[in-house]
Amino acid sequence: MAKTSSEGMKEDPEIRRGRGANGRARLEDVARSAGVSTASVSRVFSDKGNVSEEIASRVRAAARELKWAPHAAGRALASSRTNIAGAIIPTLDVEVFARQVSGLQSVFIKQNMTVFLGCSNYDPASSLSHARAMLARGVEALAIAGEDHPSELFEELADRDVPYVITYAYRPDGPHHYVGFDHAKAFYQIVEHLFRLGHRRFAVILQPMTNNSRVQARLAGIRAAVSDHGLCLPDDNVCVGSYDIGFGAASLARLMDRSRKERPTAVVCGNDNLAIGALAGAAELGLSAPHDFSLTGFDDLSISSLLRPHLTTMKVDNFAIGSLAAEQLLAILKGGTGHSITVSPTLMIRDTTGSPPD
Amino acid sequence: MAKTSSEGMKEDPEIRRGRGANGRARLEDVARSAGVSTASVSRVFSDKGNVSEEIASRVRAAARELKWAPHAAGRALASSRTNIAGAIIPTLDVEVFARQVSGLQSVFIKQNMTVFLGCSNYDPASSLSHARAMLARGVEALAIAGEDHPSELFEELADRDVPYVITYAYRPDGPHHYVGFDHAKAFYQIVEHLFRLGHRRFAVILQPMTNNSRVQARLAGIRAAVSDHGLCLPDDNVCVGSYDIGFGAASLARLMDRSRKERPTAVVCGNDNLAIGALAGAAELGLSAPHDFSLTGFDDLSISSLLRPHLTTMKVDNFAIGSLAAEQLLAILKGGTGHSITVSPTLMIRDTTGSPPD
DNA sequence: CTGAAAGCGCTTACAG
DNA sequence: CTGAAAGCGCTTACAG
Repeated sequence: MAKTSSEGMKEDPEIRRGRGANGRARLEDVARSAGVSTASVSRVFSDKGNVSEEIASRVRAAARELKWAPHAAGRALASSRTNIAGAIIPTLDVEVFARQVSGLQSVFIKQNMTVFLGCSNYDPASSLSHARAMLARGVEALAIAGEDHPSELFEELADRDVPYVITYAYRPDGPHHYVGFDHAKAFYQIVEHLFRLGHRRFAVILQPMTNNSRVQARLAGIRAAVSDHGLCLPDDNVCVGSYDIGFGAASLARLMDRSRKERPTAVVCGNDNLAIGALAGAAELGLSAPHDFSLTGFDDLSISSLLRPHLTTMKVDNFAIGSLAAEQLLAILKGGTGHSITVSPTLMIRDTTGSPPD
Repeated sequence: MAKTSSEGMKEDPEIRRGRGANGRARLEDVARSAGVSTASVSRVFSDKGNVSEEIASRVRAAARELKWAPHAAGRALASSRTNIAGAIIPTLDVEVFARQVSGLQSVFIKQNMTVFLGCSNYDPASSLSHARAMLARGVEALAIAGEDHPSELFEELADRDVPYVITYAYRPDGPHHYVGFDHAKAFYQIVEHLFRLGHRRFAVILQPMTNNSRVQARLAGIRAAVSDHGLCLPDDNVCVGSYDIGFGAASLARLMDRSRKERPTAVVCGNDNLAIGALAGAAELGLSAPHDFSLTGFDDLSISSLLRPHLTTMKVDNFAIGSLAAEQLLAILKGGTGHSITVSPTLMIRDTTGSPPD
């Protein structure tokens, strides 16, 4: 104890002289204070393991006393590693994407990677500028939701050799690795389920399709199923609008504003939010599912299984999509080669689907 | 044109020689290719404005040709600015925090700041390690949800002079700047509203209180209101459990499993999620609000105003909390001094509160 | 296992 | 407005 404190007294002025321009201790100060080379300090803090315990503990003590911690920029510049990954999603307001980011984070944090988050609000120009900002700050890998982004984005990633993976998309013949599922097929399955229950008159309530090939694929899947049964989907029965519950309610009201014989008996919604809105809109009209019509959602949000009536919907494990994407990226960073991963949504048949009325 | 291309041909080998160890072009390569000093290239790309248009355009052309973009680590090391901010929240699965991050991002992006995101899952040790990781990577400012974090976290931020602001908290006498609201007061107001409607027997359904002084404050506010009216809140009427809808439903069932005379007439929930669960649980029992009991939520989630019955709840503008926090941080970074900001939740009186039964 | 020294890619006084 | 040069704080061959 006495020794330590006397050392401290002797070295104080020297330490002060040694500090960098901003007054913060540098690795060099730690080295001097511990009486070792800068290389040894660096080795101790990068866990190379090839340092004697004696030196290591002296270095650690000196660092603690000087409140020194490695400075990222210096380290990044010298080692060309930043330990930063990035995620670009449309918005956190959609549970689906928030869950993906959660999953991503949960695995990156274990590997000491910190993650940048960028929200594009479905604007391709914005996703490009987020990507550039992250690139400029040295991201080592990027997870990007969807593939509706400017080609420059992918080109610049390629120029810099930054690995990326597309989440929530599906295009086996596409140029990118993805972790996602077949949106068209999933909606095809939903319609098939309704067919088996006896439905023939379908309607659709969808979120915006602009810059969103996923939603386009969903509609295509619905159309394919309907037409495979020799039927067609009238344009009047396709409502495309905003993401919110209000649009679901308004659309349902519009669809039901006809004679009973002309009404659709099954309403397929592009997501749970719209379906919940449709249910609320129906209630206002005194209609309910599955008595007056059948209704399906998509996503299986946390509330969907608990609201009444329990919503029939398709469950997608977005946390898994996020964590698989992160693992994929980590594997590539370690020298592996990437590949695409297809996950399978599960149809959750609950209370809002049944036989058609009559 | 001809000149440019012939220059290009001449310089190709030279450029190749000039590239850095990783094969990527450096600022120096751009300078050589444009025939100017490195200082000029730097000036062009940091928008200092003090460069002649002639040099600027030559530099930009060279950079484009070499596909060069500034390297963050070099820039950060030389300028001691990283243009990175960070947010630490418990989880993205709670809409409240996701909205805060959205608000934060929306203002940081305008100032060219990229944001790190860390989710602690309500674990103080995890929030500390996120903070350290961000510090090590050079965050310039940090928004942290809540104040239930290890003291080391705040000490290390102070050591490095990194400004931070606490969001969603409220402690006028506390050591930190915050952007939040008075949780106790908000719940006091909720109970007051119920009192005015004639309620006297209260119950509470709350999310976990561990490491969460906000929830503790909420309960304190409820107790204060009840006791200011000379009544008390029986321990049996306080359910504290998990965050999910299921716990809301189960708790409601437990609370109502008594004779009509002993049942609480008003149930105050710690958040909308629990309230929605309670409503669902009530429906299973054939009970409904406000006929059989009154019910309140907190947050005003996007679904809360649309579900039936429309939930009486307290609206908090979390997007604003996030953006105010970011603006605050930006102001401090520009040399201003920080201060705390108190926002006011709004009581949204809707359909689930009314006179007590009988 | 340890150290001296070069170098990572920029910015910024300083001088002109 | 422009340039030569020092320096930001680390890591990493290289030599011992």
